[in-house]
Parts: sequence; structure tokens; C-alpha cells
Amino acid sequence: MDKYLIRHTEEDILKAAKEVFLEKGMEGARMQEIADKAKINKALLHYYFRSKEKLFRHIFENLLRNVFQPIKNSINQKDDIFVFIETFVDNYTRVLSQNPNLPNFIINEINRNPDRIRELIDPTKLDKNFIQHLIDKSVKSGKIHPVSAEHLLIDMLGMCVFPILSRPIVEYFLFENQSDQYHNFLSERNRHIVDLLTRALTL
Amino acid sequence: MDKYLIRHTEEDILKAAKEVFLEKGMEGARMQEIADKAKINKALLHYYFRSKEKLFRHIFENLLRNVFQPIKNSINQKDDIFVFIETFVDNYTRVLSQNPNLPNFIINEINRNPDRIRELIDPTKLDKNFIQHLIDKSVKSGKIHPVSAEHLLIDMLGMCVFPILSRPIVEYFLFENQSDQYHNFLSERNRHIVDLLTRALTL
DNA sequence: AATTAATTAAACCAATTAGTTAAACTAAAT
DNA sequence: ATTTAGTTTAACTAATTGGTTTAATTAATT
Repeated sequence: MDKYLIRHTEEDILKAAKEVFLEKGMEGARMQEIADKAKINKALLHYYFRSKEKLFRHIFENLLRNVFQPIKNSINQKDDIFVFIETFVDNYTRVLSQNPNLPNFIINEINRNPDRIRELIDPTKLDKNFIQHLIDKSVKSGKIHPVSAEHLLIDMLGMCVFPILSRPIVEYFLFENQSDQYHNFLSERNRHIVDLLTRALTL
Repeated sequence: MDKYLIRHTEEDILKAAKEVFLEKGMEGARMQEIADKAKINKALLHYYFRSKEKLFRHIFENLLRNVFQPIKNSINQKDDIFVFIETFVDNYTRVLSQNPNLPNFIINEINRNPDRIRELIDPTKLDKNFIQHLIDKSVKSGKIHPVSAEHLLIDMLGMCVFPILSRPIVEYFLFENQSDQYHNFLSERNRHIVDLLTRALTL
């Protein structure tokens, strides 16, 4: 008998809120939809998280870490620029394939309220100087063309993120809405990006 | 004496609506804000464009052309892959610098209502086969590495669009919110992208 | 001068939605 | 057995917003 049933209301709410916020953004999300998805009612939702704003911040701050952590992970303890690029691109494409709504969500919310970005200075501060040193070292030893760390970072991010961000457009214009073709394209993508950058950098 | 003053109410509305829709999107835009910006009142706004939806479609369809036209222009009448790349990247970075809100707007609206993309099939149908032929020709004559037209297109778009799309993030993490540094970075960008792709493709 | 079109002001309607409240109920803890 | 925390139902408030209406005003057309 289910005399003692285990509840996970708070988790259920967070899971539901994450899904709804990721899909609709802060303004598009509806508290009623979150409550429905968590299979509770609106009153209880407010009982746990007093306001939409408080719930949103909770979700948002957690998600932000997911975006910037893989970048940090790629930077630490790598001492070769090609290893760094491969690690970065692989980490990033993996994170993105698991959270395809994340980039659009982050971009929208930060555009809507750019100040919010300052809340996470330290936790994810990425050391672009470290990358620049990696580059400079390889340039000096005559292995690669010179390039600025900023451009290289944006190149990698742009090539990884863009096809996710613009999926409906890409799927429609490039693959006649055949999602299997789109997914196949995505699965080739990290290999393609790493190869492209390798050839572009190698002297 | 200003006995006969010239009115351009319709243009004023369209200009105001374009600005507001680009900045806030369909859902975020407020009819009152559009009316205020056009210096008329809400009643007159509805007198010209019966509903928000009708006004939005008017603006949206015009804007879409701005995004896809430069791609088409780059494709026509080019018979060298490097000329194509340079034209494409130059055209695109120019369009973007003039309309920095455009990519985010398009991506959001198409995600919100993917069916709308079908409204503009023919007008902007881009011939990826043409690009593939350009590539194949250069591959056969031993000038470049093989690459798929799809990957190359997304590479160019991603590298051009991403720094615009994620301006607040880039400006903050890479340039400590110094917009002059950000703009300087942007101005180097098309040169950088063309050089990178050229080196990556050249055998 | 008289008619028509463009414009304003202000009140209003209906729908949506975040958030509240109060009363009742149920499961868990003591 | 009683208290406490968790949960539901349902009605409600207040604010926002797209859209309408009506009457009055101003400009353009004839």
C-alpha cells in the first residue's frame, strides 16, 4: 500500500519551471503552465517560490553556470592550443545538444536585462589571457599563424551555437525540414569545426 | 505660414513599429509605445493598421527580405569560391552593423512561429547547389580542400552573426563593457573571417 | 461654404495574468 | 490523538493591454 508516498514537490517545480522558462523565456512563461507541468496548483507554486521573479532567478542562475562552465573546463590544465580547441568544441557541442534552448534563452534574457550578467562575474570569469598565452607560445615556436584569442573564441562559439540557435531556419533552407538531415549535420559539426580551425591555424 | 503641412503618418507608424518590434519582438511590443513613438494616438494607429497582428506581419515580411537578400546577392554572378566568400561576409557584416537587432528578432519570431517561414519560400530560395558547384570546381582543379556547402554557409553565418547576437555577453566577458573595444573588434571581424576561411580552404 | 478625411481625447470593454486569500482537506510528525 | 506542514479548490484583486467607441476638432477637397 502507498501509505507513505514520497513527495518531491520542490524538485518537480524546478524541473517544470526550467522547461517552461527555457522554452518561453521569463516574459512568455506562465505560472499556470509551470504549476500544471509540475502537477500542482498555482497556490502551492507561490507557497514554495513566493513570486515569478524569485523562481526565475533561481532557475536562471543555475542555467548560466551550465553555459560558462564548459568553457572554463576547456581552459584549465590544457597546454596545447589544438588540444584546447578540440576540448572546447567537443564540450560545447555536447552541452548544446543536451540543452538546445539554452543559447536563445540566455541571449534573450541578457538582452532584456543586461545588468543581470554582472551577478555572475567571479563564478565564471574566463581568462582570455590564458588562451592568448597558449596561442603566443605556438606562434613563437612557429607552429601556427597569429590570431587574437577574442576572435578565436567567437569563431568557435559562433560556429557551435549558430546552427542550434537558428534551427528552424537552417532546417528549412538547408534541409527542406528533414530533421534527420539536420541532426546528421549537427553530428558532423564538431569534427568539421575542429578540422577547419586546425587547417586555418596550422602554418 | 504652415497652412499646408505635409503628413507622413503611415511612414511614421511603420518606422516606429519597425523600431519597437525589432527591439521588443511581437509579444513584447506595445501598441501604445508604437503610437507614442509615431507621435499619434492609439485610435489612429488602429485606424491605419487594424490590428497588432496585421501591423506586425507588414513589418516582419519586409524585414525578412533584408536578411536573406544579401545572401542571394552574394551568390549570383560569382564564379570563384573565394570571391563568393568575401562578398558574402562583407555583405552580411554590413547588413548586420546597420541592423544589429535583426538576427535576434528573426530567430525569436521564427522559433515562436516556425510556420511563418514558409511564407517566403520562393522570394529568397537560396541555391545551395550553386555554392556546392563552386566548391567542387575548385576542389577538382586542386585549389581547395573539399567542404560541404552547408557547413561553409553555417560557418560564415555563425561567425558573422554570433558577436552581434550576443553583444552584451561578448562586451562584458571579453571587453569589460568597453563598447569602443567591442566596436573595434567588430570592425576587424569580416577581414578576420575571410582570412580564416581562406587559410582553412586553401590547399 | 460645405463635405469628406484625418486626428485627438477620453472613456470604456474584455481578456489575460501575477498574486492573494480563506476554508477545507490530507498526510506526516509528535 | 493532536498538531503541523503540505496541498487543493475556488473565488478574488489589481494591473496590463489590445481593441473599440463616441464626440469633438482640424485639415484637405470639392
